[in-house]
Amino acid sequence: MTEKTPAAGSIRARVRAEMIDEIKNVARRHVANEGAALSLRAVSRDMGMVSSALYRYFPSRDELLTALIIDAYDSMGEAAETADANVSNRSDVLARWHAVANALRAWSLAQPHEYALIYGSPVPGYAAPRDTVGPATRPVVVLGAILADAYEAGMLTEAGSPPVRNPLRREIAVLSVHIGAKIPPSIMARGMIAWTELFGAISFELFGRIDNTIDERDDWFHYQTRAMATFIGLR
Amino acid sequence: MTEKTPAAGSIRARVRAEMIDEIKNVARRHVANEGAALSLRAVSRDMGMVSSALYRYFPSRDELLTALIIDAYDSMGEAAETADANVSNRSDVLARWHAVANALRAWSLAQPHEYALIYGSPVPGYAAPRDTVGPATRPVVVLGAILADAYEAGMLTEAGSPPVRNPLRREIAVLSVHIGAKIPPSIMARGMIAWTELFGAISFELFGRIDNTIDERDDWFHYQTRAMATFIGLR
DNA sequence: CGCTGTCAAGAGCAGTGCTCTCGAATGTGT
DNA sequence: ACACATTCGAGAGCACTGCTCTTGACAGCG
Repeated sequence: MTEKTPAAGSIRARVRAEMIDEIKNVARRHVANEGAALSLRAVSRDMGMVSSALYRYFPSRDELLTALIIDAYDSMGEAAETADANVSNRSDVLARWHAVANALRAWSLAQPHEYALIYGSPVPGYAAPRDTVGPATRPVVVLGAILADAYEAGMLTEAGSPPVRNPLRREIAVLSVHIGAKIPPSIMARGMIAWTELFGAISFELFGRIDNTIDERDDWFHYQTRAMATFIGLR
Repeated sequence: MTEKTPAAGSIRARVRAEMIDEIKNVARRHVANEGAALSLRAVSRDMGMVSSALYRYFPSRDELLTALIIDAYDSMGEAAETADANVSNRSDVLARWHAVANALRAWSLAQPHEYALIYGSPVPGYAAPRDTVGPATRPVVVLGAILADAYEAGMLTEAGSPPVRNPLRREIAVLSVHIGAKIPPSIMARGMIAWTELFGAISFELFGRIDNTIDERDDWFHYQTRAMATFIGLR
């Protein structure tokens, strides 16, 4: 059995891991500049290698792209988590919501192409594999925790929200459990709508949908997140 | 001056227009199947032509893509307009809102790749030219009209909405004028948020963001649009 | 020390967008 | 009706892409 990954602790494994990191870094730089049209040959040129050598580390261009996507998910998730954790008054769920929302937007504005990679239209001929579902949920988990804390503090009531009927209700309940938020479906649904609006707003801003229309982007974003906070019932 | 467009009414102009239509149709079919990775050569093969001949009609692949994008905008805008027009009771703004929202989603589900073309991440190395701004606003105009009718009927009040402060307020006011909706900025802002959530929801569904999570997609979409209708104040 | 696994390099294939040139067909003006 | 100008399709060719396969060299391990 040739062409296998070397043993875990071996020296070869270490230099191989470093090589993979290096490739990802160069590729990330290319994505940051050119977008999803990532060229393996260009990456290999930047590394002083020949293109075929890259295939020792990534079986295909899509695999390399997938690695970048996973990293992007993780990076964004971490940004959301630290933003939430940095709010010292944990019971101030409104501040936490705004902190996370602003962090998600800031992350996206800082690396627009990586955002497009994970929240834009799927790359043609490329289907996001299963490996990406884990990291992808991290921002959602953060928002779910805020929602759960608010609910536990008695801040959110089901009153006013239309009831969620089965079988949709059951699916939303499963989702709540999955992200570890103990909240009733109608409240979870409100959170999901806010989540949808949030990423809709970021996408609109990043993909040029409000160009030549809204210049006061910080204000507009803050207005939206404030409105959605009210929609959820945070205060 | 060679290589010019022939005179308006001439026979050549007609066959040329037909040719352009034919090319666009074939290209549209390819986009529907393969997505934004449109290949000029594949299109030309399908037409029994040689690839260089296509350049007689479109100066570049991007120009062909732009033509498709404009058509997609128009098609979607028309879908929204007819859906709105088909609601006979014009004062039933809630029904009109749902009709338009459902029409926009249905259009998007029917031609997902074309949706991705216009509402997904911008194609790498391709910037949407100015020609696309006109058709792009048609769905927004429809929603604006519904909003304006609701406001005129006294259904919407500014109460409850946080005030929009300048200079953002001014930008939103300009936008209202631009789409022909005579409504105060805070109400316009609510409509824009609903618009953002609406396209966020469609993007999430189309781009696989709710795969393996929500199967009851019709119900979920309807729940969202109902919630956003309440958010706006439609009833 | 020698074997074996790992690696980079190179050539090559099929595909891409795009340019340029060259005849042929075709409409227009005299 | 004829000749000119214009428009067109075809073909070759350039630079680029992802990817495969072979070859030869290096280096870690037993």
